[in-house]
Amino acid sequence: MTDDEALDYDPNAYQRPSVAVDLVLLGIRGGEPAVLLVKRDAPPFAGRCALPGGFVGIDETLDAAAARVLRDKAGIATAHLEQLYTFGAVARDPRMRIISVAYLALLDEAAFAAALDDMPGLLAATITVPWPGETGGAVRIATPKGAVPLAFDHADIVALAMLRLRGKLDYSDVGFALLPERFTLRQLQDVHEAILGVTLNKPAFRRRMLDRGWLAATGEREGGTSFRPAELYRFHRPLINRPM
Amino acid sequence: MTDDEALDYDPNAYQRPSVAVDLVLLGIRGGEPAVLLVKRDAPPFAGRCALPGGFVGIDETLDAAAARVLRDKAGIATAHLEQLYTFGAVARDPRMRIISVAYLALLDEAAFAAALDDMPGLLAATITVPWPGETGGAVRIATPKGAVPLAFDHADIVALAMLRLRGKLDYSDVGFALLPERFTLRQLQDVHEAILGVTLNKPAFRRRMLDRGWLAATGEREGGTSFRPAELYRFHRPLINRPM
DNA sequence: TTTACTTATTATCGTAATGTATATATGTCA
DNA sequence: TGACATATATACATTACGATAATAAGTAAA
Repeated sequence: MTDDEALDYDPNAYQRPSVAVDLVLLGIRGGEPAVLLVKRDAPPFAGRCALPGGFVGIDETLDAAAARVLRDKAGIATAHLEQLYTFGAVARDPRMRIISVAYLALLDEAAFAAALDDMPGLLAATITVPWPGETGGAVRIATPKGAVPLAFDHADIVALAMLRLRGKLDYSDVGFALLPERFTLRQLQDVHEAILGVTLNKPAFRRRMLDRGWLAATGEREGGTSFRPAELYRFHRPLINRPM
Repeated sequence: MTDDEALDYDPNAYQRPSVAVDLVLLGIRGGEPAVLLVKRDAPPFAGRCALPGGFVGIDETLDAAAARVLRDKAGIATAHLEQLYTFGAVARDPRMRIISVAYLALLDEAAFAAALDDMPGLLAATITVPWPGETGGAVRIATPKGAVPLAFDHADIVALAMLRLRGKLDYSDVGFALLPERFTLRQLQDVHEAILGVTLNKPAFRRRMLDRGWLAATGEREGGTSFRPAELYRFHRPLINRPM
């Protein structure tokens, strides 16, 4: 890590910051990106919403801390979880120095709804991205009642999550983390359109996804439609990643 | 950030980890990616090489800490500096819990050589990437004398830096951070080939780069060649990013 | 002065990827 | 049985890209 001077390792030589993890629990609700928040009832920012988070234990990995918060605060046993960025502004928490490692958790629609139902403290807000492509910038976080101002720098964290997601969506497999195990091509396209904020060309999207080799047809079809049902696909990582 | 319970903010309620920054000082030397290292002379890992790093001050931003390490340990006033990832394995330092925020610093060939000359503690090692594309995995770090085993988990950090760099190279402007202010298209292609570990098609590369709109011809030409000199270009971010 | 040589730069062509429009298939429901 | 809505497949235009060849512009040697 760092210095060679023994002084640097004297536990009392430096004041140490606290380290926390904060989770962006992201899903698609009604065709729009949405995030799960907790309402704060103690200062600072009492009454405001915040991302679920918690301190990192002294004997706990960052990933383990994120998984624990996912379990304890959202009641979710497993989800796609990836480290996003570490926020270290000095006064991001007015009380004390807290460095926060932000994580992105992706939930499919059922998991999102289940968390919302099972955990009384959680509430859902819609994310609207006002910038095109991967420009970056602030996003609007709102419920049907209106805009939701977030505590701390959590709005920046959500904005960064959207930027990262847009960047990774079409070269990685993160899109599938937002879908149930079996899904139609239309559902997959809906997820991409919701994240990217654009409408995509259907045949071209279909071709690209099928050519990628990540989709396995199940032979089953969706039900409950009053029109021709679509084929259900399953995500499977190809064994040979890169044919060279 | 985190909990709503006031207990969470009692400074003595939790044992706090130390937080450090570690820098991957990366440049291209002789057509190969290279990294600047410091030799440790105290345990643990005495005699091994490590990334330059330092603890984050209680009143210091993460970015500021990275810039300070860049200045104090590498003698570099300014460079492209971006946060890479935060490493939080519990026993990554055998003495105490240290969470490290890794930064990637990109140096052009002159800055790399100057740092190596001016700071006696620094040494340069070549990075060899054995995996194709963005597969990921370990990299080989070596000097002409042989492989250089790194202290702590620093080899993982360097490997991640290469993975990140490969991913960002051709859709972002990071490649220009590895070049002097004025450069030829051949130099730009050399940088891309060194990072990606492949040989690229020259006319196609030229077309793509020019069409991107990031290159401004200076009208000047390189000197010192015994053949036709190439035009010198300058990087300039276009004012209109995305023609919609 | 001319020619050889080396690389820069431009042009040409074929192929693959993608956008767009249209046609056909398949289910429900009146 | 036919209207309807969407899935799926096909055809064609446009664009991006790889490969190769042709031309340009310097130095150095004959």
